[in-house]
Amino acid sequence: MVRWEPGATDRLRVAALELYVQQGYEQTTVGEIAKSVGLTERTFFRHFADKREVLFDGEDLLQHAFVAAVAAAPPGSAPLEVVAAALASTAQHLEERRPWSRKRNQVIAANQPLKERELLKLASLTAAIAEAFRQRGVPDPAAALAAETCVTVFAVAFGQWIADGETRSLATVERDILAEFKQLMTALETAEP
Amino acid sequence: MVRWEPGATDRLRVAALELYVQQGYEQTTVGEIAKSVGLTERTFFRHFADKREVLFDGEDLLQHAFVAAVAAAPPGSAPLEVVAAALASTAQHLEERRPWSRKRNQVIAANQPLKERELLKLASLTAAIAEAFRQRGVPDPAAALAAETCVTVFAVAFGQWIADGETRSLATVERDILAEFKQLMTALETAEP
DNA sequence: AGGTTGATGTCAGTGCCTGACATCAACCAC
DNA sequence: GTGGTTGATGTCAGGCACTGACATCAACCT
Repeated sequence: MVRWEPGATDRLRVAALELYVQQGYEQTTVGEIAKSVGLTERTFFRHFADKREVLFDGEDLLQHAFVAAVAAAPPGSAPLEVVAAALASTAQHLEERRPWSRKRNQVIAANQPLKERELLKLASLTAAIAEAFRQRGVPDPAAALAAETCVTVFAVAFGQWIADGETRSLATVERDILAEFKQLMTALETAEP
Repeated sequence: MVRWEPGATDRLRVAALELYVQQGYEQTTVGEIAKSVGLTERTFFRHFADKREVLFDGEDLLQHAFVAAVAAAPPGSAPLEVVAAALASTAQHLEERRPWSRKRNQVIAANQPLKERELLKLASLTAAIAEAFRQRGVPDPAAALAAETCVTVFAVAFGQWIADGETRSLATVERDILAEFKQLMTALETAEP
């Protein structure tokens, strides 16, 4: 006989997103989320540090993938080549979850506290990638700038990837954004009007 | 006869930073800040949206300066030239406040909720600059990338500017970081070991 | 059989933040 | 000047996020 239903963490994740979508983040109380899956508010806080973290605690997987990709690039590669390779190899982690990403992103975009948490996660990602570059022997500030470039391209591309009507793969959008970025950093004149 | 001491907002700002420095952000209650300048907790929340905002509500000045600088650049300038000009013209807003910036930054760096708010402010700055580029006729995603570049250089340079032992001006550090960024985006090989 | 583990429940409490209403000096209109 | 208005502040009640301390009890181990 099971004393508790298994997978409490996952059930809380699913229920939270659903309630945030249906009735809004602010209007949803933690007790409500917990009760909807047969748990108490106190137990929610044993699974997640706070009310926001329930939407973000899977991000370390993506972070590990980026760090591993940067570490795995062939020695002697230019930082920008490493960035391109890391973007290409991590895109698959999200490719199959576009509908879920859209749903989640809509909730985050509508609530300032959630935006703040997302930005913190991106900053953490940037810091981890910068450290991976330093491990490759790239000195600061180049390591920091390479990491910022990587996350900027990822974030801009991700925003386009989940836009209405966008059908290209994340990897493709990332490639195009990175190309445009390179061009921007070398162009001396704007396109004539 | 004055019913209230004037400058309540400023007094709260000063008292808050002082208390955050002396006894830590978490250990300081809003009631404590307010009481230390002869006001009540309720009044604090009439001047600032929340406990964090008291450290950040001056940032719109910087944002306006960046937007104005982008708008004021000569027509036909390459986006990167505009970025360089905006960085140069806004640096003066901080040049004279390095000790204060160091003090404030130490508090922010030590507390996750404050880091989150700072990142949100930087994201807001990025969005405003991107909009200013669009007003110049720069299309997306170039406008977004130019804005990200501007804020990235500013943030990296600012971090170096307040580092221990750093004596160069903010404008100088920004120029150097931007130059390194350009080089990174065009270099094909890492420097030989 | 008995002890341990670990996820959960219960309860009390703190601090952030808000809405509603009261106060009262300064200011303005006539 | 009398009287009404304004606006910054105080007071009070309350909701919700989050935490520490302690209890519970099936599963598991010895």
